[in-house]
Amino acid sequence: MDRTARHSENRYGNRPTMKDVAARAGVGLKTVSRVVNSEPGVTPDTERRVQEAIDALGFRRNDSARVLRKGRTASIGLVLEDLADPFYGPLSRAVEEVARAHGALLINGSSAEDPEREQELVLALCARRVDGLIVIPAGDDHRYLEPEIKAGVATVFVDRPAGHVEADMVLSDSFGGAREGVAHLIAHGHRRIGFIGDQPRIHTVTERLRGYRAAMADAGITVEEEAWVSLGSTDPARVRPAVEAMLAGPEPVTALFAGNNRVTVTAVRVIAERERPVALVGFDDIELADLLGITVISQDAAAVGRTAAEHLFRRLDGAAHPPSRVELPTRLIPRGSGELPPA
Amino acid sequence: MDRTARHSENRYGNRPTMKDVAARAGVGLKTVSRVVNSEPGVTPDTERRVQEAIDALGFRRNDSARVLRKGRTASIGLVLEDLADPFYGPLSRAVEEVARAHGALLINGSSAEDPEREQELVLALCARRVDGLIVIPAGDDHRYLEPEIKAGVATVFVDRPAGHVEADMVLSDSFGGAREGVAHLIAHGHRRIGFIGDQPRIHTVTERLRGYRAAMADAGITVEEEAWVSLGSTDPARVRPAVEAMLAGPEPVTALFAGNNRVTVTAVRVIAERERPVALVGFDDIELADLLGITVISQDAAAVGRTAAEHLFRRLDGAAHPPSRVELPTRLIPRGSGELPPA
DNA sequence: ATGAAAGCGCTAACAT
DNA sequence: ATGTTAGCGCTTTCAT
Repeated sequence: MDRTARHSENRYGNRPTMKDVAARAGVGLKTVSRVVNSEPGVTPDTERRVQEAIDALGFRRNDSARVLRKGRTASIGLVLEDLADPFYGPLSRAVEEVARAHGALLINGSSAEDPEREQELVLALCARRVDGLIVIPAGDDHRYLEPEIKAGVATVFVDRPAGHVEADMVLSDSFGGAREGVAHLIAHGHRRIGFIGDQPRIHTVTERLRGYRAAMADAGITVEEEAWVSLGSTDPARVRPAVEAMLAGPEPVTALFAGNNRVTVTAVRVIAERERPVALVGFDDIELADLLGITVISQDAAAVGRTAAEHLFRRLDGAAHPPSRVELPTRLIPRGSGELPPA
Repeated sequence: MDRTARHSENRYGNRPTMKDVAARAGVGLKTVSRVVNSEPGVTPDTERRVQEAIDALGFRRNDSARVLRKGRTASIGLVLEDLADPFYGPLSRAVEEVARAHGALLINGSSAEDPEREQELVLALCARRVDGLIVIPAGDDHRYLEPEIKAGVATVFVDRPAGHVEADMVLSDSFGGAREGVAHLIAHGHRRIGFIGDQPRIHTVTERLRGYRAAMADAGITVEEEAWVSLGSTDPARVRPAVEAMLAGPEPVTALFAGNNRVTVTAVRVIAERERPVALVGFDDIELADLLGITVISQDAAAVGRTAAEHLFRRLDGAAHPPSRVELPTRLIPRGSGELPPA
C-alpha cells in the first residue's frame, strides 16, 4: 500500500497534508511551509500556485505536528473552581483576552473545588504542553507541580496561595476586605455579627474569617464561636438553615457577614422572607446587588484574571525574577444593607 | 552533538522523553509506552522499574506527539459570545462536564459577537485538530467550515442556526418564548408594549422580535415601529436612552419586553429610577431576579450546553444520521413585574 | 513479554 | 528562490 493510498484513509478523516499540497502545486514541501507560514523567499507566482492548491484541497496546517517540532503550543491552561460561578466567568474572559493578545488559546477546566480533580486537570494540561498555567487552587499541596515547573511550565496561582511550591501568586486582600466589612457593621452599631463562609480548608475562607475576628477584636467584642460562626458548603441547603439559626433564638445576631457571593445570595433570600430587617455585608459583588441595596466588599474578578495572565506572559517572555506575590485591594460599596442599624 | 546532549537543552525546558525513561530503566522504548498507557504485556517487575524511572525523571507523556500518531486529540472546542456573560458560564460548564465524562478537554473561545473573530477562533481550533466543535455563531455564513466538517470535525451549532452549512443544531424556542412573554403582558391589559433587543443580525434577536410581532398581531395591535421597537448593542449606553425614550413623551409604552439578560438588567435599572411602575418581561433568567420580582422567559443554559455536547459526542462515537435540529422549550416565570397593570 | 523500525505532519538546518 | 534531509516524541507494526 503506497503512501497516497494510505493517506486517503487516515484517521484525520482524510485531511490533506503539506506533502499533498506540494505535490498538487508541483513544488517542494518546504515551499508550502513557507507559504503557509508567510515566510519570505517565495515568488508571487509560486505563492499563488501553492495557495490555489491549499484552497482546492482544503488544507489546514496540523498544529500538533508543528507543536511537536517547535515546542510551544501557544496555549495556556486555566484551572478554576467552577466556570458557572459568576465570579469566574469574567476572570476567565479577562485571561482569554490577554492570551489572545499574545496569540495564545485558553484551555479552561473546572476543579469543582476537588483537589484530586484539580491535579488531574493540571497534569492533563501539562501533558498537552500548555506553555503556562493559571491555577485557582482547590487543594493545598502542589508539590505534584514541581517537576512541571522545573521543566519550564510557567505557573501563576490565583486567589489562593500555592502549597509547598514556589510560584507567582495573585491574591485579593481577603483579610483586609473582611475586616473592613465587619468594621463597617460595627460602626453602624452592631455587636452581634454572624459570619457565614465556605469550607474552612479554602484559604480565602480562613482569611476572611480572620478578618472578621480581627474587626471584632478591635472593637473589644468576644465572638460567640458556636452561635456566630458557620463554615461549610455554599449549597443553599446548608447555608439557609445556618442563617436561620443565627437569626433565631432569644439573642439573634443583628448583622451578617457573608463570606462569598454564593452565601450572600442565599442570605439575601432568607432575610427577604423575614419581617425584621437584618444588616448584611457580602464578600464579592453580585449583579443587580445595587438594585437590592446589598452592601458588598467588591473584588474585581477581571482585574485579577488580567493581572495573573500578564504575570504569566511576562514569565513566558523570559522574566526571571523571584516569585512575586501581588495582593489586589478590595473595595467596600455601601448600598444600604450594611448601613442598617441593629433591630 | 549527540542526542542526549541536544535533549538537555531542548525547548521543552529539558523534559525527559520515553527514550530517556527507557534508557534509565534499561528497557525498550515500547515497554515504557506500554507502562505509560497501562497496556498489557509487561511483567510486574519491569513495570516497577519503569515506573521508578518515570518518577525519578519526572516524565510526563507529550500528548502532542501522541496526537500526531493517533489522530485524536481528546479535546473539543467551544466558541461562544462572551464567557463573562452569565448565560454562557453555566452553558460552558455543562459542556465541560459532558466532555469530561468522555475523557476530553474543553478549549473555550469568546467571539465577542464578531464574525471574523469567530472564524479565526474556529479555524485555530481546527488547526489544533479538536475532535469536535460547538459553535454559538456570531456570523451568519459558515461555509468556511465546510472543508473541516468534510474532513471529519464533528460540529454542533448552538443558540443560532448555522449559515449555509449542514450540521446539528440545538436552539431555544426564541420565537415561542417571546410570543408567550408578550402575550402575557397583553393579557394583563397592556397594548403599548416596547421591544428592546440586541443587534438585528443575530438570529435569536429577529426570532424574538418575530415572537413579539406575532403576539401583538394576535391581539390585533398595530406596532408603532419607530417608537416601540429598538434594536442595537446591549451596551447600557445604548439601551438606557432607548428605554427612556419609550417611557417618555405623551404616549409612552406601559410595558417593556427585554430581548435578553443584558437588556433586562439595564431596563430594570431605568425603571427603578422612575416613580411610575412599568411592566417588564425579560428573556433569559437572571440571578436574584426572583427577589426583584422580575418576570422572565427562562431558558436553561446548562441544558442547552449539555444537549449540544451530548449530540457532539454521539457524532464522535459514530452516529451518522442526517443533521438534527433540536429546539428546547422556554418557560415563563411570573414574578410580579410582568403582571403589573398599565399605569 | 519485549523491542526495533517506520512513520504521524511538520519545521530547522542545510544544500542547491 | 527552492528543495532535501533529519528529526520532534510518540504509537503502530511486526519481529523476536
